[in-house]
Amino acid sequence: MATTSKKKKTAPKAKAAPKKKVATKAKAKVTKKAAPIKRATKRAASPASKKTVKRVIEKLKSTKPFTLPIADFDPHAHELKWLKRWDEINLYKTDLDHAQRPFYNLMEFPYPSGEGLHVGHFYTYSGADTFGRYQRMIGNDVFQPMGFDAFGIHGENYALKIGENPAIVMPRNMTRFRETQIKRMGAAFDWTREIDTTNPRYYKWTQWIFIQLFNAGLAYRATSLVNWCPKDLTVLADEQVIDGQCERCGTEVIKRELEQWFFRITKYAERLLDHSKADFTETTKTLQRNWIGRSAGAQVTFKIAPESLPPQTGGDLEGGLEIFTTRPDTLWGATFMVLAPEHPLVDRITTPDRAAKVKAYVSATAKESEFDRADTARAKTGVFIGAYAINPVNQERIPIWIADYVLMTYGTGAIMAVPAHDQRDFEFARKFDLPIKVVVQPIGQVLDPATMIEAWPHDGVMINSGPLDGVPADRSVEKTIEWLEQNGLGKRSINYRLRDWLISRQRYWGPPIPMIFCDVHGWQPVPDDQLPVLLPMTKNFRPTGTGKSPLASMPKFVKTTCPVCGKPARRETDVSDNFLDSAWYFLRYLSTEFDDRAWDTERVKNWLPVTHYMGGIEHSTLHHLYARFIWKAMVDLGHLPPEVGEEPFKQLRLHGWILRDGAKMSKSRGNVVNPDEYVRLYGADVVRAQMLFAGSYIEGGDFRDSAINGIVRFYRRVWDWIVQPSTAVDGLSSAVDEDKARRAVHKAIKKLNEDFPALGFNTAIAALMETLNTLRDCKLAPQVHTEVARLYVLILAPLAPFLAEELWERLGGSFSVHQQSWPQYDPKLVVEAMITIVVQINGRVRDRIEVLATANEEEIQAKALATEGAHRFMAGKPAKKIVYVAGKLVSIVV
RNA sequence: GGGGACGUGGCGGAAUUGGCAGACGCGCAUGCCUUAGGAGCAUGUGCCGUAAGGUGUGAGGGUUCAAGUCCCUCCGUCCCCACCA
Repeated sequence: MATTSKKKKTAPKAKAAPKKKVATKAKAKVTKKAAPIKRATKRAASPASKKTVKRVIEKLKSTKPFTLPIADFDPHAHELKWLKRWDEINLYKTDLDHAQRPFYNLMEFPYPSGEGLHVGHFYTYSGADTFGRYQRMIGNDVFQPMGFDAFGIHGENYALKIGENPAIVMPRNMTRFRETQIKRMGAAFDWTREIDTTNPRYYKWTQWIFIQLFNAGLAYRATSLVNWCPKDLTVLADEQVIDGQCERCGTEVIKRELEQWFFRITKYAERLLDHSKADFTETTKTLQRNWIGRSAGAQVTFKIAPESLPPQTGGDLEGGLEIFTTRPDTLWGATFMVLAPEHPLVDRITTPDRAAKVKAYVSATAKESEFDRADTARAKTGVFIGAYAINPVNQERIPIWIADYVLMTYGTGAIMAVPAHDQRDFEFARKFDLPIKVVVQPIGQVLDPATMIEAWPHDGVMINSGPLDGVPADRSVEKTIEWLEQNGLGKRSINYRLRDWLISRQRYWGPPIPMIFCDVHGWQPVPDDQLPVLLPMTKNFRPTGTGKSPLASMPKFVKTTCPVCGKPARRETDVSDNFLDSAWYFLRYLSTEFDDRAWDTERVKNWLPVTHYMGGIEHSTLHHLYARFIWKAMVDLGHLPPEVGEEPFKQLRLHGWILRDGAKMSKSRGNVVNPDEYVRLYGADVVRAQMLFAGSYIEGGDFRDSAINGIVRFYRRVWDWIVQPSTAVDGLSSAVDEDKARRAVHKAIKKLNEDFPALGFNTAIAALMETLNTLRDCKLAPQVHTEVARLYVLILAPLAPFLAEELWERLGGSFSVHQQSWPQYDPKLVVEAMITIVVQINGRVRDRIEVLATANEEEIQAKALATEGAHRFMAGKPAKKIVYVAGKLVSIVV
């Protein structure tokens, strides 16, 4: 799927590491005596390492491939050889209908852009594939599919740039992605079920989903103020506007009033907020929760004072003015009202004497960008419209204003202003000299409206509030709502920040929205037997900017007949949002061979929800929210069997951003990492491991090539130890070394059993390195060496699929290592015979003792007290208290 | 303003229920090997100290035999949302 390239303006960091301490320490050093020269040299390590980084970069620029001195070790040749063999026999094909232990290992599919596979995807697949390979080895039937999210503006823009039709460009990109990049990584994808969202066999069902939503009232057409990108010449969903800019191109987004298609995702707000059945990380849940933005409060209607209404209304306005508030307890403090300038009532209730000023203000606001308007630092502006409202709780007559700080798109587009208890209202009241009335009294403080310099938005006791005077803070909101409901003045209400999903796009490269407009019968869905509505090939696919898609200028496409009456009608010419394609793709992988159904129910029952889904955190409020919505709707409408449950993904893990030098990669920064380059230099195994070793996988972080040599060395040593064992001297190994080697590798099995399922790849690699370091110290007889080496290669296989395959063959294993079972560790070999117990005196480590693992407490205490360290630091004093922590330490207090 | 994540050597980062801080790797230093080094091998490497020892996980306080981990008060960084009523 598309990577949101314009998400951030500033360089994000998964983990901040302010090196404040460095400064503090440096300062402290000044006061001490000068350090000896030797140490000073040591500390000067940093500049030298920079030199090395430069050197590595130089090296990368050279076209000479990296060569290794060890005979026979040629990662490139090995990797290409095994790729071919795996491909020939479809090694990673999964039999979906005969799986005993189905394990759906999903990862976000890429957008085949012109730039090539993004390093973020390489990162995702490196971890998810290692995870999946482990799952396969422990006996799961892993289904690991891959495909392409090839519709959408990004690809279309690229096609426009190079002047070719996206229908020609995208297949070419897909081939390149598949053949030269994704396969080259050595991931265990089942390519027999590849999907391409631009294939009519696929988007037929994207259109079908649209129709199901339309029939259920979940897709509707409405005129509203929408986000418009003046460069991409299309509308955008709220989720695709980042800091007031287009997610795709970074252009300042403007508001335009247009008739568009929407999905009623807000109807699902409450259910999307419920993560109780979703095993997501806290970060992901929080991002979604913030995005949905639930506020609880009350809806209250203010009547318009009849005598203030302009003549054209006839002195009466049915319905009045609805407002939403999270602080109904401050209702008695409302001293004026503010409408958004775009509020539909503005025209109707503005008095003639104010009309000119109001009109001027409204048109000035329309020219502002959303971003400028959201700037809280700006001084408040606004205009009185001449009308008055009646506060329903105390019948006070209060003036109605319009101001751009009130947004039409949230709540009802109108607010009651309580300047004493809301900072924005306070600023507005001060500027226009409107009254301020205190209705919440803070404990131990008296607020004087005349001298207040800011609002009091915090807790207090209700005052000046008629029947509710004296109600304390913890109950005031609840009490007021009850009182409002009893008196018929208002009702409890929940508001969401989330808005309906704007689904139509005035572009060419997408699935045409399958709707037909008839003058008599209105909007009708295209009948099922006429799906898919094919996207026509055309030379004129350039966006028009008129608010209509290029398809609108193709009469052959537009002209059709009404499915109800058969009379001439016209087709919808907009295409659907790219995020609809990807909102259901994981369902299609399971049923690629069927053309008569979007997905097969039996397959769905066996394989869904997705067992494990890996992707990037940047999609948490886009793709992952949309996918959950579509899933829930499909379950509700009976298109998915109820037993699949509320959530499409059993376990979702989104990793953090992949940075370069602490900054997000971008073309403008010139710090984009091209994974191909690294694969060419070091081989795929090395690049995979380098990414996984750099730090916590789930947190993401910097892509640093400066440490890549560590992995190169590690694999070279693995090779050397297995292929050219120099340790088996006279064909005999000592019992001590045999035991040591076996214990090391069995402990590694155990450690990896913990790390791989938890995505702890960095510590898994560290364990493999540590194990190898131990093994290299052991002198082993050939048969013992082979026994241990085979175990080692098996547990290396998920991480380094190529290297493991090559070594497995050389150890006489049968093809393929990736069809072998994960080895079981021997419980007897993972516990040490002798253990080290730490001896602490007054909380400090003073000695250590070696004891048999079976030794009892008294024995150990006695031994601990007899140590030299104990004697020395107890200085003859008796032990006041002795704490023994089994197998770990003896703590003696004197 | 609201919400969240986090702060450990020169660097990336380890550290079940509180139990030997700094695993593993990079870098660096010294030595060996080599025609050569962008190769390999060995040893060392938190800080102060010749050493004994002291000290040390953003700062300060607390609980505990024992705190990177738990509690309190600050400081800082990053992310998301945000004139959201």
